[in-house]
Amino acid sequence: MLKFSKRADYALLSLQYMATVQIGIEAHPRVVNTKEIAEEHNIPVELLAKVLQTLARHQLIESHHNGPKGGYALGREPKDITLAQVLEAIEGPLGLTDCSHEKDDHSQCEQMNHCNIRTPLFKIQESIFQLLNSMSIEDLLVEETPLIIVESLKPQGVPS
Amino acid sequence: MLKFSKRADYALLSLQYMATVQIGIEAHPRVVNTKEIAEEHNIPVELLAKVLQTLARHQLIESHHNGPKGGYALGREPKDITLAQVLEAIEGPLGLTDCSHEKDDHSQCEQMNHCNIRTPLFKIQESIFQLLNSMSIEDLLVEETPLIIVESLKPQGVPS
DNA sequence: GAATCTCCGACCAAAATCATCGGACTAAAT
DNA sequence: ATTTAGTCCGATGATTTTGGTCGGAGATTC
Repeated sequence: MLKFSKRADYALLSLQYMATVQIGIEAHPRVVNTKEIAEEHNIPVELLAKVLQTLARHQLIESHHNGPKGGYALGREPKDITLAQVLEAIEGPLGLTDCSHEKDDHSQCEQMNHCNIRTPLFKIQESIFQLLNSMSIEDLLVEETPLIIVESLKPQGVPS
Repeated sequence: MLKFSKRADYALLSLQYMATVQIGIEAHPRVVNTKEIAEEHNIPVELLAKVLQTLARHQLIESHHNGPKGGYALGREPKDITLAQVLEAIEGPLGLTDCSHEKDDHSQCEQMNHCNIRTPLFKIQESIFQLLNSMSIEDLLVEETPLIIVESLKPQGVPS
C-alpha cells in the first residue's frame, strides 16, 4: 500500500539520471534522449516517453526537439524540483482521500452520513505532503552504496 | 496519488465508530454489527463485512458470533491500534516501491540496471511509516467540527 | 426450528494502470 | 532536398487492482 506507480518510479529515476549526467556542466545543458534513459534502466521506451512528456508539460524538464541531437534536460536546478512536484505532475494532486480537495463541498463524501475522521486524516496528509516537499531531486544524488556493506565488517587497518 | 483505498477508509471509519460507541462502557464491550456500521456511514454491507473480517483475522477487532446479538468489538484499547497496523491489515505490507521488502534480494527491481534511488526512497518510506505508527485510533476521536464554520463570517453580536 | 448473525470463498464488473502503436512535426546532417 | 533521428500527441489494447455481489456453512439466541 501507499506505493508509487511505475510511472512515478520512472520519473524519479529519469530525473535523477539527468541530474547526475549534467553535473559539472555549466552551459549547454547536457541533453539526454529517451532511448538513453530507457536502456540505462530497462524501461519500455514508449512508456518512458510519455512520462517525460508529462514532466515537460509541467515544466520540470525542458524538451529540446532538435532532431538527432534532441532530447530532454532539467528545467531547473535539482534542488528546485521537489518530489511532491514530480508526483503531482505524474499522478495528479495527491491526497489520502477523495475529499482531500474541495475541502468544504464534499460532494462525493456524502456517502458517509457524517465522516468523523477528516480532520486527523488531513493532518497526516499534510505531514506527508511536507515531507515530500522538503525533498528534492538533489537529495536523490546520494552515493548509492553497492549494496550490503555491513557495518564494521572489515577489521580496522586492513584497507580493502 | 498516495490515496487510501476505500476499504482502508471503511476500516478506519468502523474502528473510529466502534471506539466512540464503547466509550465509558467498561465491562461487556459494546458489540456492534455490520449492518449498524454500514447504515451509519452508507457503506455497502457486504464489502464492509469483508473489511471487518479482515480486521478480525488480524486481531484488531474481535468477532462475537452470537446469533442475533453477535457483532464486532475492538480487540484492544484504541490507543493500541495504530493506523499503520490497520493499513497493513487491509492492504498488505506498505512500501513505496516493489523492492521495499526483500531489501537485499531485489529480484524484481533488476529491471533497472542499477537503481540509484533506493536509499533516499527508503528514508521517505521510513518517515511515513513512523508517522502512521505514531497515530492510533484514539487520535481519530477528536471533536469533528460540523463543517464550514467559516471564520468571522457572522458579525459579532448578531447571533444567528 | 426459525431468525439473525458471523464467516469464508468464489465470483463479476468497473476502473486504473501498464504498455503498444501509428502518425504528425521539427531540426540537424548529408 | 532528402534522409534521419528525435519529440509530440492521441488512440487503443491488455493486464491488474479494486469495488462490489452472491451463496452457503456454522453458531447462537429466542
